[in-house]
Amino acid sequence: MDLLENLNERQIEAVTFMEGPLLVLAGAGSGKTKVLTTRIAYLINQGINPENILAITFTNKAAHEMKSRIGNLIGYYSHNMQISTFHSFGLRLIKENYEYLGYDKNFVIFDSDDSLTIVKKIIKDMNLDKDKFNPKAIRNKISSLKNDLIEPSSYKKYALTEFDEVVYKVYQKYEDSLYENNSLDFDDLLILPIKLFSKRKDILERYQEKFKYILIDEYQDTNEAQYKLTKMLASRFKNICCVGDVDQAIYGFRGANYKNILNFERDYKNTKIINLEENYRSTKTILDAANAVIKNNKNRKEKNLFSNLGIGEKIEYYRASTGLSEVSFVISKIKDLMSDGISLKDMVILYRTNAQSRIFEDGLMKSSIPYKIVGGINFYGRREIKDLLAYLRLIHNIHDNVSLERVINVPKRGIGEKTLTNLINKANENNISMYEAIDSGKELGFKKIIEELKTLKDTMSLVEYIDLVLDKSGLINELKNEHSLEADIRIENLEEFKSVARAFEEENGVISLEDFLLNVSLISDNLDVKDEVKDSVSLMTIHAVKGLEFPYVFLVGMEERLFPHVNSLDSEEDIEEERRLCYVAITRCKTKLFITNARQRLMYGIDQINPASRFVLEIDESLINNLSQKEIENFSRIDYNNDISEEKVNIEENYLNKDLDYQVGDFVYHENFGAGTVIEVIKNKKNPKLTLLKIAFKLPYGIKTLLYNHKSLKKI
DNA sequence: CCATAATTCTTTTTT
DNA sequence: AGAATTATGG
Repeated sequence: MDLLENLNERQIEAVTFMEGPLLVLAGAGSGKTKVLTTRIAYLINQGINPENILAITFTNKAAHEMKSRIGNLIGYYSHNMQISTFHSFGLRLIKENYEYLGYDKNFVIFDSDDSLTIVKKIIKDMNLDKDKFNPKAIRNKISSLKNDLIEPSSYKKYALTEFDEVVYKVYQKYEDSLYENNSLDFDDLLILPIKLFSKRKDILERYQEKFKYILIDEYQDTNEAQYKLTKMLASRFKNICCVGDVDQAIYGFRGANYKNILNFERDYKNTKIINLEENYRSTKTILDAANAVIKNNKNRKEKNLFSNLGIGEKIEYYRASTGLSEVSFVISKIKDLMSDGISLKDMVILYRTNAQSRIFEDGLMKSSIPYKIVGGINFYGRREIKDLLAYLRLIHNIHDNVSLERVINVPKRGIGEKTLTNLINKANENNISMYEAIDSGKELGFKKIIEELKTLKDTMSLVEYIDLVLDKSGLINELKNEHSLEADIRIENLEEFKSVARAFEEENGVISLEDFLLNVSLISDNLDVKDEVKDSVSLMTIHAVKGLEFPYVFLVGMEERLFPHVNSLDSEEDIEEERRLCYVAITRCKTKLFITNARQRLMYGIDQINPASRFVLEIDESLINNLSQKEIENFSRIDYNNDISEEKVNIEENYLNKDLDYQVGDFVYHENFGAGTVIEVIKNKKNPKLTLLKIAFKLPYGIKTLLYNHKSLKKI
């Protein structure tokens, strides 16, 4: 079979360029994955040993996809090839060299929750005010310092403010604590290989020799650590192929720097650059919409992405009155599509924040439409799963104080704060772990359970062992005795966890607890085998949908403050990242795009009124079929930067006012001030005719308070 | 020590 | 609104 059969000229060029640095600037839907996979297949066909190939992606899903597509291309899959995410690649390097890094071989990986637990503890131990020194903020700061490869000792010099000083101290203690627990956090998976390579040139050279051909996907989303790591590995042979699209850079918040892609030419001399500009995914209408949005970014290179797939259908836009009616609209459209014979797996609901998924879940459940949530509330973040994992981790690594503290009293064994403090003190005094410090009292019973489980560890299969742990620990009995719906769900989740373990075993043959624990922490996208088969609508955040495509896309919650999100509103740079996110969302769509939002929505338990997202207004009207009232153009005259923070509305007030002409959220037109939105109705109890309206107009007018029946004011 | 009540966050986005 | 953390009383 000819590998190059279905490729265009540019793609062929990218696939067959063998030696030297290669940068592929691949617009959305331009066959990026196809190029990467075909290139790997081509390299192998050219006689390159699969062992010498390293391909790095950002998600496990992308890595899986790549593996199976290469398998299809060359008829087999070679396990000698290294195709993985940055983090699992880092983990592999650490596993192969842990002794040089000073870790015990039973090290474990802490997820972000565990990191937060440690930070909280440190802050408490230091007697700091946690309102002033927010643990989450400090953890995030530590993480970004780590990703920028700044160690505590070097940060000390820059820590000028009181806050930074605290960050420095907590950072130092945090690193010590990880080390004491014989554990690594996510960031360590990238940093430790870099440290290893800087210290041991001989080891670096060995890996450079091994990975002669390197391919990096989504290069625009690499952070400093990832950038440095690839640069180290590639610096010898310079056979590095990076694929990316600056317009799709959406991970700035975790330290990604899309300039890495722009600096590629500077880093590698004689870089070959190939532009892929033909989009094979979306209709012209969809692509035009995406281009119309992204062209508003100032910080960007003009690009000429085109599609030959025809105009296609118009985008349907609906501005619902409430969040619930937005859901109803989407569900009715899904039903329409179903009756047209479209299958559910071809539809996706995309939102900006995870919190938005719930009302859609409720609605879909009530309508008996099968759905699956991709990513979302982390499966491994659930209490019962974390408890089980903590047992397993403690059994595996008795130095893991974090896990011990989590489960020593789960289920209740009458071990409280006092016992724990004693244990901590004893452990500190004797320089041993808390587990080792146990020598009396009720906690001895706990130690016995763990000891017994330890001896049985290698005598049975993983799934059997998990059952044993659930039984001996008392976790499962506690839930069974509860006889509540909630407990039943938890038991179900534990069963689900067992099937994940089973899938692991089936994929890798007999797997040790060690390997299972290390890998399980890196898999946040659920590898649901069952859901693949069932025909269901997908629900996910826009970040999670990156790299995927769907014929029918519902882009929901398109409101100012939700998308673009409030937290990005006061920085132009952040707005541009939001806009790129919107670009990613639109370009996922192949056939038909639905855009919706709600005039009034429950957020944090209170009703809020949000204008339509600026991104909707940036799309040319001719591409849109507006199913709500014709209100877009009116809205477009409102300046978003108006301070309309008083927009919170009491719903009861709305009911009181329903006999009036005006309600909060109504659109008005004023002879002098132009279009505006009512943000408050101030009713005069004695004289209804003196009702005042607080209205947000476009700048420079801003917020004005006017008489509702003023002759220059019209409701539209 | 624990169950319950009261209170205080939470919502960006992910490996 | 709902989850998570903290205070209270037994």
